[in-house]
Order: sequence, then structure tokens, then C-alpha cells
Amino acid sequence: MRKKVTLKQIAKELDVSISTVSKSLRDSHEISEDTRLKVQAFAKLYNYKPNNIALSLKNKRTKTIGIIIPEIVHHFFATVISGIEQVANENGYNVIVCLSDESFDKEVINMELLANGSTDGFIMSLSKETQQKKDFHHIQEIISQGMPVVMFDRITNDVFCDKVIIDDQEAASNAVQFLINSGFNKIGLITTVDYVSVGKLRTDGYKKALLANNIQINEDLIVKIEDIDNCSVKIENLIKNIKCDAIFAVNELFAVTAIKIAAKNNLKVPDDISIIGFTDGIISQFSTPSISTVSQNGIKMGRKAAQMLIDRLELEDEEDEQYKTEIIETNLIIRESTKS
Amino acid sequence: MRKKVTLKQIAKELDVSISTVSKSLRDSHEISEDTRLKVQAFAKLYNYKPNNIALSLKNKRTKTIGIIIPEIVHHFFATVISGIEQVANENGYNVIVCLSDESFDKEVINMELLANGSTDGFIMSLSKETQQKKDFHHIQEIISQGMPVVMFDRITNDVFCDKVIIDDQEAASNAVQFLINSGFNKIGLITTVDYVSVGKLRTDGYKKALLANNIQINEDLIVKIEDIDNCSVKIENLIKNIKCDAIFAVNELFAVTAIKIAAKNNLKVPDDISIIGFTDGIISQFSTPSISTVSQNGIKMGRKAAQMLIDRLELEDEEDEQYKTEIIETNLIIRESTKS
DNA sequence: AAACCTTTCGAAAACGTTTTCGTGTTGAAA
DNA sequence: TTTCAACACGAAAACGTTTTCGAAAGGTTT
Repeated sequence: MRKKVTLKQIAKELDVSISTVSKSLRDSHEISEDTRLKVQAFAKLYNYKPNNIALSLKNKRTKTIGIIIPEIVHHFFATVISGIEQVANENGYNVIVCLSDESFDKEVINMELLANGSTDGFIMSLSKETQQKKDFHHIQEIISQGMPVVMFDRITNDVFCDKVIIDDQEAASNAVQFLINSGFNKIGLITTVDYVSVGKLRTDGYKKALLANNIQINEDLIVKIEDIDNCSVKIENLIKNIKCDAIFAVNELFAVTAIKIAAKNNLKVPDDISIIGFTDGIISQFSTPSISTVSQNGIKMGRKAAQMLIDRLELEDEEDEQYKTEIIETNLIIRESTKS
Repeated sequence: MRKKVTLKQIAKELDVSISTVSKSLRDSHEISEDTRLKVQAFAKLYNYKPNNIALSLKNKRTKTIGIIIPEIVHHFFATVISGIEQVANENGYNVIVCLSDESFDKEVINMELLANGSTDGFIMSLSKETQQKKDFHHIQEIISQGMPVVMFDRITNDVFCDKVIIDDQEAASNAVQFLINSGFNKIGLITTVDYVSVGKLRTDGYKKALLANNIQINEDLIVKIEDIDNCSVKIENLIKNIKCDAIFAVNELFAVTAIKIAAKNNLKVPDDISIIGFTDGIISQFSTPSISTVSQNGIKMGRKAAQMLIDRLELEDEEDEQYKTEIIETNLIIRESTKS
């Protein structure tokens, strides 16, 4: 077993000092060409690579970005990570991923752990529980220690930091407007409970579109899902009894579930009922019929978040720079689940 | 901005030595209860937390696991990460994720980077390019430095290390046997090119099942896809012209594509043609019809891999322990895309 | 010959810990 | 009073770097 070689070992072997070795490897002019080449050759031979940990300790920077997200088994988050990783890599950063599992406690523990030197900054999306409790002291604490944080998608206005979001309300409104333009006016909404920030915003967008078209908001048409596992009854009621002619769902899962329930009730999508979802993930692309949806462009979101974080990290001193909230544009992707 | 406090600062503030502070916080009996409590109170007040980097340097262990996978936007890999993260977390480890993007070079660079002190070990799945080149020197190198590596799913027999896999051949064979038992005998195969190890094994399983039932292997029924983007022609040919009565696809994407192409040609799944896929991901669950498939249990795979790595890390000296290859059982999940 | 540069290198500090070992003080035993 | 253990604490090394500063050696200028 050939353990990694250190400066000290090289120094001892060549009978020079550690500083000479270090300087030689960094091409310092202080060292004669003679020794420099000798050291470099030796280092190459033994495949010397500086120890990252020692460098981190010395430089007080780890070149590592901490990512805290609720779930990784979720296409949207996976795409965001992918985007973050791209930009991180281009700039010589690594990413360390922690999952909160939608739990407040895990979010806090993971962040505090990583904040103790493991990362230079954070990119995060809030867990449901955190959004419900509205307790952000752990994030405030980290920011007040001078560690930059970028929040994306599930954010809060109670924390001042850089943010990357889409305009959920506007995007939802556009989707609903599309349905209205297609001639529907009994449009159902399948959404989450209100404390999920993006769910709330998309619900607002739905209402906004209706009102803008002088369509009365009918609470019977609005279904709020708390738990995905037993949502069928509510959705079936919406489709079968309330008999809406179109549905806007605030995520893919709700959309595909609605399609399946419609099929079960012998309603054809889109002939009998049109459906638009949110998030352009695997489900929307591969479901039959494929689902018209609002694309969030997770890659772009991740890239932007990473760029903002790195910019702030490399800015260093100029902290007076104001926090920004970047809006990533969305597109309405029309597929087979809607007819016009 | 309240920067994180260090032992040195506490020591200075309380006018004691650094060692006294350190010992106090670790409840050493060497320190009088008096000073001990005083130090602890002060530390708590200033929310002292030891610096991970300094600890890593001192202890020569980072409590971090490096994960190298080809893609994260891939449900199976996401579930494996999820499983790894669970066990890692339970044991006080963090995970740092690097994506190879199916590129050999990125795989090498990322591994070498992380190997310089950033992680205690690796869990990885080979990139396509690496499998094609059959160049594993980077992995060999890392293992020879005494850093444990656990490979999963896309592995190679050319490297000696712990491995976690499913029995791809057996699982594929079982799936095909199910089709045979259902009365089909003109069974098509949609698979990858041979250098993808799991694709090859699943192809072997397909052949094995046919031979075991005295069904001649017909190369016309076997479609090898190199590039997913223009696979339609080949698959359409299989379905329309060759007219198989069932299809075994080595991944979800091929399966759902086959279903869509069948629909396009007015063939009903499963009435006119039965289809079984591989990997129980989002697509299989939510496609219409939902897809019968071989479930790989990524969570379990990840958990097992993490456990094996951590075991080896905490074993430390007893390195004579033999390398193991763990097989994760698979299940054939029957859904709507098959009829019996 | 004295003064001064240049070149080339090494010692040491610093990053933040933990731990070993040494040392001074106190009280009790001889 | 002397001796010795127990107690309480500090100094220093170690982990692997980088960098500042000092210094020795040699050459060049007056």
C-alpha cells in the first residue's frame, strides 16, 4: 500500500526543507532551477498532490458548497443539483449534499454540522416543516456568521439573502389563462396546503387569472391535498361530482393522479377534460397522455444559484453588495393533456 | 457579524490555556469542576462548535463519503444516494456527490480531487465511457493508497473491492420467464450496446430464459439501442414488422418508448402486446398503462453500499478481511403493461 | 577592503484541534 | 520539617500546508 506522500516526506528524502519543497512545486523564483527541477521530478514520480484538508485549514476556505434540500428522489431537485454541480465544477468547487427529508430538525442539524468549517456557503430549499414552523434561526445564525446562503424555490421572505425563484404566481396564472383562452370556465385546482410557499403562490395565480377574466372563484373547485397517499377521494369528487371541464394541478403528481382518476371514471383526457400540471419532470414527459405543464428549468435555477453563491464567495470583502432575488423564466409546455 | 469562536479565543478571554479549554469541553477529570463549568458556560454562550476541518486534519479522517455517479437526474441513482445518505447520517458521516456525466475524464478528475484528503472512501458506479475504455487505473490507484471503495450497479470484475449489485442476468431471466409462462413465445428484447455491463447481463438473462424453454434465439427480435434520441425507427420496426407478442426492455425508458410506439401503431398494451421493463422508477409507476418491471430497490442498494464502506472504514487495521460482493434481491412487479 | 546586492535556502508561524508530558501547588503522611 | 501523591493546569507537538522573514554565501560595486 503506497500511502499518499507529503511535503515533509519529500523534504526528508531530498534532504531539503519543507519550505523549499513547497516553493519548488509552486515554481517560486526563490529556488534555483536545479533544486526546483529535482523536487518537481521527485514529486511527480511519487504523484504528490497537496492535501485538501490542510489547504482548507490554512486558507480558511474549503471550495465546497453545501446543498440542503428536502428530497433527492424528486426530479426537480435532482435537476437543480445537476445545475449547481455544473457551475461548481467549472469554478473548482465541490458539492456536499444533505437531505432534510422535509424535517426541520434534520435541516438544522445538517446545516450546523456543515457550517463548522465544512463548506464555504449554502444553497438550500426549505423543508415543509421549516416552512410550517416559520423558524429560520438556524439560517439567520449562519448568515450572521458571514457565511453566504442562497435559497431557491422554497424560500421565505423572513430571511435576507440571495434567492432564486420562478414567479410561481405568474406562471400559474399564465397556465390558467391558457385554459380560459381555450374556452374553459369551470376550472378545478388541485393544490397543496397553504404553508407550502410555492403551493400558496400557485393557488394565488389561479385565482388571479380567474378574477382577471371575471370568473367567480368557486371553493368547491379547489382541492387542497395534505397527504398524497389518500388524495383520491377528493380528486375523484372534483372530477366526478363537481364536473369541472379543466384542471390546473400545482405539481406533476397531482396532475398524473387526476388523469388516472379521470380514466377510471371513463373520462378521456383531453377530450372530456383538460389538465395542466406544474414542473416538467419525468412524469409529465412520459405519462400517457403526456402532460401540458409549466417548466421550471431546474438546471438553469441550479446554475444561477451556484453562480450567485460563488460570486459572493469570491467577492469576499465587499459585503455591502445588496441581496438579489433572481427570477428564472418559466415556459408553458403544451402537450397532449390539453385541447384547444 | 459574529464569527465562529475558536478555542484560542475562549482561552484568551478566560485567561487560561488552550489545552484547559479543550479538556474542559471534553469533560476531562484533569480540570477542576470550577474551571470546567466556567469554560463550558462560556463556550455555550458563544455557541462554540469545533472546526471540522481542524478535526479532520488532526484525526486523519473526514467522516465524509465520496459518491461518484454518472448522472443524478436519474431516479435509480437518486434512490441509491438517498439510501447511502440514510446510513451515512446514522453513522455521523456526510456525503459529497460528484457527477461523471458518463465521462471518463470527469470521473478520474473528480476522484483524484476527492482522494486528496476530502473523503475517507468512495461509493461509485462506473461511467459508460469508463466501462467502454476498461481503464480503471484511477480506481486501482486509490485503493492501493488504502482508501476503501465500494462499487455498485455498474461494476467491473477487473477491480478488487467491495461491490453491491443485483443479479441482472437472473432478474432479466425471471422477467422473460414470466412472459413465457404467460404464453408468449415471440418475445422481443430492447437493450443497450454490449459495453454497458448491466445491459449485457440483462441480455444474457433474456437469452438464458429462452434457451431454458427451448425457444430459438432470433436476432431479429433483439434491438440494441446506442442513442436514445433516435431509437424509434428500430423499435417501430420490431413492433410493426417483426410483430413480437411481448417485449422485455432493459430499462424504463425503452419500455415506455415501446408503449408509446405501440400506441402510435394502434396496438394496445397489454391486449395486443405485453411489455416488461427494468427499474421501478417514476416512469414505470406513473405511465399509462403502468409498467410491469423489475424493481432494483435502489434505497436498499445504497444502504448496503454505505454500510459496507463504513464497516471497512471503522474496521481500520484488519484489512485482511476479504472483499465481498453483495447481491440485492429484485422483485418482479406486475402492473398493467402485461397480461397473463 | 569595505559595503552592499542577489541568490538560495531554512526556520517558524499560522490555520484549529487533541493529547502527551511536564510542572507547580497543595495537602497529607512520615 | 521533609517527602510524596494528588490535583490542576500549561507547553508543545502533531496533522499538512503556505508564506514571511531572516540568514548565509557569493558576487559586485566603491
